[in-house]
Amino acid sequence: MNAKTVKVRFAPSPTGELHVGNIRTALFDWAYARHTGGVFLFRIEDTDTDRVTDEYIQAAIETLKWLGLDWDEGPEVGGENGPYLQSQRLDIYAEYAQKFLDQKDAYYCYCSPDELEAVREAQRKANVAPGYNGHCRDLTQAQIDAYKAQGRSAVVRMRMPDGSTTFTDLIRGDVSFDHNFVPDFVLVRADGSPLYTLAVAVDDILMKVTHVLRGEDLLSSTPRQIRVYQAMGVAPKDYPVFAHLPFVMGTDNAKLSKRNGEASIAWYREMGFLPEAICNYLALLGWSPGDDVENITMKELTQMFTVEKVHSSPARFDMKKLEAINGDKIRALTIDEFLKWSLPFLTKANVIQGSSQEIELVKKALPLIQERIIVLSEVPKMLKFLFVTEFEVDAESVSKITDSGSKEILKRSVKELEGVSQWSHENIEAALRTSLIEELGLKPRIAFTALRIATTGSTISPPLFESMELLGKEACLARISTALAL
RNA sequence: GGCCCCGUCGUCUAGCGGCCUAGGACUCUGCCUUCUCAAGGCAGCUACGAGGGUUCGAAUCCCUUCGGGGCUACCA
Repeated sequence: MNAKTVKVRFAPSPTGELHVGNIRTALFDWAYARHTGGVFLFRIEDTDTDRVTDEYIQAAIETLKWLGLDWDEGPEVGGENGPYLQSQRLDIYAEYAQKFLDQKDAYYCYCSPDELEAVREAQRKANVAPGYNGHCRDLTQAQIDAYKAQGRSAVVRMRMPDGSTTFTDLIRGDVSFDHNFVPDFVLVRADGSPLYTLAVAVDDILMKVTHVLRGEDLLSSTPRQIRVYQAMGVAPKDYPVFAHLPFVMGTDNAKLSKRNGEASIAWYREMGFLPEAICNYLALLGWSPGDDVENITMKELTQMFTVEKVHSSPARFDMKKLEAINGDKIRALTIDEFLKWSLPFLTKANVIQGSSQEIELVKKALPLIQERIIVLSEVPKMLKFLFVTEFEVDAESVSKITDSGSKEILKRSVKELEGVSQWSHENIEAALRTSLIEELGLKPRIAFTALRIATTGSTISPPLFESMELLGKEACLARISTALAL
């Protein structure tokens, strides 16, 4: 290895929202750059103008920011190798295409899509490797004139020489492709726009990328990319190093989709997964720090991440494990952090409007629920009882407190609670235990369930006495009275 | 079909020839704790795809086979 600094790029083609697989790739790219003290470059591959939209590009930028995967070169931050949107680099690609044409490394191909399809069809039937048959490789000027006279348009095709391409993949070792199975490929469309194969290769070289860590679906396109480097006149020692990451698959079998584990990262954000939890979980898909370590911070990830420890086999996405990690991360939050994350969910659910008194109360209540939730979207549901002005008992719980036994418990509670002067959860609990458990001889479970329903409206709530304390004496007594009237 | 990649519990993984009667985590089951729900603790279930080699010894090396996936576009 030489001493040049590592530069890793994440170069998505935003034809949709970034999904879990993309993010995992971005995470590894970022972690590797940070681990080596190198540069993390973010580039948008928007050469497929039919499918890429501005909204998706913007969403990709936002997603990376939200996850905390900061980049050193790319959209918004700029850099000396920009622009970083391929759609703004069209003249560069055109220049190289012309150079390849001049060097006879590339040639114009006048075959129509229908003709190409017919060739492929024939190849399939004949059971030979499908691919371009080299029809226009060595056209005479007369043939070219004839095609032009027919009004045919042409694409630019790269000439693939005989032989083979072998490269060393950091994850898979030496990989070799015989050129018999790598047909001449298109660099420029008939409309003059560049294709991925041209643009990536040119940009990786021009932007001085040293390491290409990307999905394994691109593994078989690597020989084509290397062919472009050659045509560019780049010395082999200056080629980027490749590492093809294994897939992240859905729960069932194949590709990740809406059906098996939500694919879009926006969904996780809405559900209340923490960026750090997502990154931690994703880091464990196809990589492991070893030593039975699993729960790590972003910082630890950058310290421990190496490509050598990345797997070559694909991993299945498991929502349950993500949830478990998210729960751990939530529990590890300080109350102020937890508050910061929770507030948007509470206001969005209209549980609070955002006044300082409300926030004060939320802050006191948060410790009660911190170990009871796995995603932030549960926060409103769990704290709602503290803020409702029109108190109501859950429909399915009403029948549990209308029997005479429950009425008895509630009546006695009212009497005892009225006598509690210092409204603290310790005093509330002491008063209630003495009267209901010791004197009436009730089982705690029975007695407190009735009270829980009467004060919080549900059979499930944060710890009872703490909840009552936060609710306040007046509200508690009022609610119990309401419940008694049911 | 062809080319390429991949194969340890249900899932993510540890393992790089002896420490493996295969370890951890998630899930699941049971128990403990307990004012509900959680959290926590303890215990249990379950894996080296198969077949051949190499070796004193293989999850680890080699071969074959089976299985999964990717590519085979004027997508990326």
